[in-house]
Amino acid sequence: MASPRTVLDRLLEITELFERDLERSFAGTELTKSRVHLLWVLGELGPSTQRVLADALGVSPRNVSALVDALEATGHVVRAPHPDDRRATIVTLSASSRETMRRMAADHAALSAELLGAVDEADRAAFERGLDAVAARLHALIEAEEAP
Amino acid sequence: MASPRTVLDRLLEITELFERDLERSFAGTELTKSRVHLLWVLGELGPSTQRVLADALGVSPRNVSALVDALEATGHVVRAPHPDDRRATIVTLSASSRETMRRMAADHAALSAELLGAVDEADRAAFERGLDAVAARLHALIEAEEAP
DNA sequence: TATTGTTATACTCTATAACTATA
DNA sequence: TATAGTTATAGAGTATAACAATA
Repeated sequence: MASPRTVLDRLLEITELFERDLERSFAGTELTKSRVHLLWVLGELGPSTQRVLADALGVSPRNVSALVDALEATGHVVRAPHPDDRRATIVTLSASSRETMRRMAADHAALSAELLGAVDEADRAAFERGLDAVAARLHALIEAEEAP
Repeated sequence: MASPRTVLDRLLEITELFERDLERSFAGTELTKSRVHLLWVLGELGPSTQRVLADALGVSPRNVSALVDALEATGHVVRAPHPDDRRATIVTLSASSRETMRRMAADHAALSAELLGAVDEADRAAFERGLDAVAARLHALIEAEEAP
């Protein structure tokens, strides 16, 4: 089974390295990958209902309740009643979390630039085209699989 | 925060798509991502002690006990005493799991080829060099971070 | 003394189902 | 009737710490 390293192997290795490093950076804090993901999405969408967050994250509403509970208890987000719909709750980033997300977005962009910088300049355009082509093909395969 | 899609975003998107699809393919079986990962590693290493599996998977020995418990209960692996070291246990793939892993490896290789095939032929070599360069840089960054 | 795997305990992520308050 | 969010319950992954058997 001494399989040669395929394209998929290398893609998976890169993201695994990245995610392990990311999780390590939260060690000792109240944050986890799922909680940071919610904060990140909230940073992109702006104040949102839990329903919207559930859809954006692709998890159950119940799960969002639990994540928001934890983030609210540690001061990362604030719950407020929806002005028009009394069933709904609006979740908002706290000031400190907004700052954390800004920093994280900057780090993310810097790392991305650093990684692209590691690619030989003559290869860069082809590399980016390749990534897009792979993503598009994967999307197509999965859609074809899901269709009846 | 309407950030442009970076290289990292695209890499993460590809593996997320892949992993979601993988998990979907186990839905309804007793298998999960972690369990399949163990089976996969076992297929590559051959019969191994739990200690070796824990190191290979990067998880605690306790966790391996739990995963092997589940896989043993469903007939995917077999535990046997180590011939020389009476503390240790050798875990082996069952015949049916060996077959499953063979099939999975073939599918993995086929998908990899399919994805690479989606890349314009003129870009392919540069794309692969780019992946290697990115992985190498990421490794280097993480090592530098871990060093005192 | 050190190592292998286990029992004990705990936390997190996740899901479904039933329920309450609203729409 | 349908929707937003909660309570209730459950399974899975993961970790540390303490322990038994063995090296």
